[in-house]
Amino acid sequence: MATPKLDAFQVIGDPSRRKMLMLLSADSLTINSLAENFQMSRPAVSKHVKILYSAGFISIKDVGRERYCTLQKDGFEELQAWLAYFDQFWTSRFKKLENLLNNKA
Amino acid sequence: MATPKLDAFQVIGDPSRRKMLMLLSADSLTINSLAENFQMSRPAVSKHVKILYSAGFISIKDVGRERYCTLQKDGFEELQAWLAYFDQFWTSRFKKLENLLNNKA
DNA sequence: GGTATAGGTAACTTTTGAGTTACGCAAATA
DNA sequence: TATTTGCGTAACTCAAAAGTTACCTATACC
Repeated sequence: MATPKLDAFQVIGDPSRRKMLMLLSADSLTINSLAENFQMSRPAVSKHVKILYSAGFISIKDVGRERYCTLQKDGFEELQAWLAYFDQFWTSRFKKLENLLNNKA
Repeated sequence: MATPKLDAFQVIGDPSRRKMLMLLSADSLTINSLAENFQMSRPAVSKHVKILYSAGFISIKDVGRERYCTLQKDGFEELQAWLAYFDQFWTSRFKKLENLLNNKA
């Protein structure tokens, strides 16, 4: 993997990375303890971690020779903002319908 | 394009598809009127539409020889549910911190 | 100091999604 | 009825992401 720079949407597009975030939602984990949950090689996990990190989904804290990954808000917020925009769409659509019904009555 | 079966996350991973959803948030559009907003060929747009449809992001209504695409909730809800899960993570984390501070005081 | 452990990087292969062109079909139009 | 318009599908190319193995560095341990 060339560890490309991906946006938040592309980052969570990968099922493995989503699984990693799920695992990290339970506890902070080192690279190896993360890798135990996957069939792929450790270098592959390492690169996914790098991608998650550079997109702001996790932070990494070096403790001796280990690296602890912890969930971080930033990456999620970008997604939330995007969804919020469409939320607006549905609510305004609902209001339009509501107005329509009220005017009819 | 072989129009692969993609999950909701992979679907919005593509910038073009996100742009399509944005355009459709303003108005329902036919395939061609959608395609006008992109540089790619119409068949390419057609396939993106198919992907958006099969993942529940849009509905399609045939009107004569035209096909009108309209935003649909289903696809978005899957994403929202996912984000809601992590939202829980942050709030519970905040509560833990809150409890910690209260116990100290 | 030697060895095991945790992890990163480089180079390469494989997979697959995104795009294209060519073609076909049905509905509208002349 | 012939033609144009709107769109789908098939077959293909291309680019890039995902995975691999091999190798290197640094910390911990004996």
